[in-house]
Amino acid sequence: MKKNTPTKSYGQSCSVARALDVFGERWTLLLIRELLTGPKRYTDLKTYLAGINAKLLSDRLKQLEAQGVVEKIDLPSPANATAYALTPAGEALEPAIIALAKWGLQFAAAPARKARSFPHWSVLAMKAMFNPERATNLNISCQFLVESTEIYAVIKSGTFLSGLGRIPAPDVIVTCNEAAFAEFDGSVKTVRNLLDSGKIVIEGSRRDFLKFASCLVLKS
Amino acid sequence: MKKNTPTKSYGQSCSVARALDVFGERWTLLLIRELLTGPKRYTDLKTYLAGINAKLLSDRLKQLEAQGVVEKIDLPSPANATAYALTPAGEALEPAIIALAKWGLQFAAAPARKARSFPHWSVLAMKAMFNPERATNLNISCQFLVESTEIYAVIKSGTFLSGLGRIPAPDVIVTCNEAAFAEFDGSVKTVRNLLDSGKIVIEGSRRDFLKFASCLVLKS
DNA sequence: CGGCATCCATTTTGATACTG
DNA sequence: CAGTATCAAAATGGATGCCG
Repeated sequence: MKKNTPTKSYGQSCSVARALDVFGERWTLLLIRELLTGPKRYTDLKTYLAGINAKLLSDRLKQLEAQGVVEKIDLPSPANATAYALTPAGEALEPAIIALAKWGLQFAAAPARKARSFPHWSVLAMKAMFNPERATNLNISCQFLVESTEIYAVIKSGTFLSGLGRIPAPDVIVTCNEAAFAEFDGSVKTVRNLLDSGKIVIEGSRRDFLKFASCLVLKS
Repeated sequence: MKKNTPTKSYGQSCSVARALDVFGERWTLLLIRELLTGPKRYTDLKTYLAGINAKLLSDRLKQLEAQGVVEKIDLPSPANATAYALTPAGEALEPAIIALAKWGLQFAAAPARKARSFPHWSVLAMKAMFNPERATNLNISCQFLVESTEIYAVIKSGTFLSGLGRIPAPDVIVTCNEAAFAEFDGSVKTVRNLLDSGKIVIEGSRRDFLKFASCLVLKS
């Protein structure tokens, strides 16, 4: 007989401790981070979690399913596969994960050179960097095409929306490879360099794109 | 020769992963939670973390010190002991921990009956529950006296401030024992019950206290 | 390929005792 | 009070193999 991963609890009534009872184990929050950009299949998760053990991924998914944070869904027509998605309780973790990302951007050590990177992570990163104060009365939509990853980002009078996929009629279309995209941050200097060196190419107003970028700052 | 806890890294450039590289291990975030209500001594931390291994506590403190999140300080005159405090980088984790607390309040399973509880945790809990929209044009200060724990909370036109200790001339003084205080939440019904049953006693306007409580809601 | 189980080495934790 | 030391129990990581 097997133990059902009895999820070692902190046994504290504090809401932080109870939250960590659910997703405080290694890999769990990163798994949720992945699902915040949309449902993903087992193998994709294994890829993006970069080195997680297959068994561990299975275990975590089952745990999160049992706790009502993740659910198994059937992908529609073309894929016709099963995938994992967040439940509303899982989606509700976005603010917390963005808060962690903000801290990481400001205070964590710079990523190691050999650190892995995937373009879709910037969906969250941009949300973490967005500064509403810089975006009052600003409306710009961007479509990023980073090798095979499509990312959109929309600034609409102080709010920010981003995700994977395409939007119709974006103001700016940004094309680049993963390496160049990884360098992209809100700094005007960086963006000018990327543009001038041709590492990223835009279709649309350069001025608009710079305005867009200026709303993304490390310090909130 | 000993290994210096090489802090197994996720090796991802994602800011969430880098943040978790710093405090993603078991107990670490709870340790930071403790320090968010002010510097604490080793033994107090051991008490409040309710069951943490002494060695583990030592290890975590050293790690966090090495990472610039925690620092050892000398407590002034009466205590004359050493204690641990957060650095600015550590303090900057408050929004993230409050975000986790908000999730825990809304979605985590109710605490087990045998779960441990300490009154000072409510400093964070109240911050997590505070709803600015309910507090426009409201100014109330409360002093809670819960056995040997003193907690203050101040609502000042949409902002919320709370911590351990006393404030001068509070509008309401609330006295109760730990058990009663643990039942306290923003629900008007609960508060009325606690008041009517005499489990908590207030000095000052009951109306004010109810207004104060009504700003604390589980759902943000 | 997607998903899970098994075996085994390495780490992390936990329980308990012990010291200045 | 403020930790260290020791040893046992889990959790994790990696390799491998199975099955639809």
